[in-house]
Amino acid sequence: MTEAKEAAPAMPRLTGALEPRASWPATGCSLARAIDVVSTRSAFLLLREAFYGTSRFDDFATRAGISEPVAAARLRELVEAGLLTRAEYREPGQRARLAYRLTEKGADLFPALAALMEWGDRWLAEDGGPIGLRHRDCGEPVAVELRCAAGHRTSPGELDLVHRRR
Amino acid sequence: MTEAKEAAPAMPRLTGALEPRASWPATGCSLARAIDVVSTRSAFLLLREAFYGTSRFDDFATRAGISEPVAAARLRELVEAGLLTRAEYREPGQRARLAYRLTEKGADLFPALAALMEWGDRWLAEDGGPIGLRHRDCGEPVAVELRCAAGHRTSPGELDLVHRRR
DNA sequence: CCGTATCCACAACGATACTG
DNA sequence: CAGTATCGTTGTGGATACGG
Repeated sequence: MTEAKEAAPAMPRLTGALEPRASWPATGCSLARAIDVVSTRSAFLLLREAFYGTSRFDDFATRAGISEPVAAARLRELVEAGLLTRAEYREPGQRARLAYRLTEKGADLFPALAALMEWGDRWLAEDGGPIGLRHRDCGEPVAVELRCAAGHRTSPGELDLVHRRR
Repeated sequence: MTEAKEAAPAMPRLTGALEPRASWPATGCSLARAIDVVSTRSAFLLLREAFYGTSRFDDFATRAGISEPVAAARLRELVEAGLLTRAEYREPGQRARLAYRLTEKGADLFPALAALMEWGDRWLAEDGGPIGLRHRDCGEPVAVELRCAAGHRTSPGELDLVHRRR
């Protein structure tokens, strides 16, 4: 575990191409919108489980460590938001089962969760964290990176924020 | 804006090297720990402002669009958690001012916020979102990627989850 | 197995007013 | 400018019990 530094030695900061701007209406910010969809701890935990391959209601509640009512409410919201689908799932000779699966929209959230997990591994875990990601083809560990379209790896300090016009 | 698909066409899923495992104690999961630090909407919004370069209390409250009491509470927690520092900041001939600055720990959260923003741009914005990231050196747009140590770009479906042993 | 119903506790937040 | 104090509302979530 790395201790929090009281005084930052290096301080990456974004130098903006943004005007001295007054305020960010929350409605226009994609980060705010994203947070409105997955605002709660339980939503994050359920999505984590979905990525781990969990598909049944009971498993979601048990493995995420949340109560059934909360699991039910959150799963419904995630389905309504289009991150999960409820599919009925009948094997021959078996009764029907329900399976919650990630949609493309939900699956696309993976880099964000991976980035959060990586940060937790680095700053909050004593031992680097319990779970690692590996590239199946080559066995190498996988990390989240910021890259520009030209392929350069970038740090926050090398970035400009720009307003998009259309 | 891309509409949520009811039935997922392609479904990236992590195939685990994890045993059929019973449950994830929330205490050991780095994602859960990370969420416990930045659980709330206001914390995310304040961090966004910090990355945008905001440093003064009033600006944080106004630009994040949250009330002063909430801003005060959240800023205090973020300082306690080691993501921000309160530095006193005196220019010659001026009275002292306070400045909240990101620590290294806080700055390291940037990829996670960028990933969330990118997801919001893709799935929740009509027009690709209001803010873009550019590499200052080459002007190319910047995106979050999952890469293995060998340099391969990977998708969630190509990943294995592994338990770390030490 | 897959939830819902009910109740309660507490956290998060906005609004307003006030202080150094 | 940089907060604190207080109040009321809503959201989040655990516990328990119950139904398809």
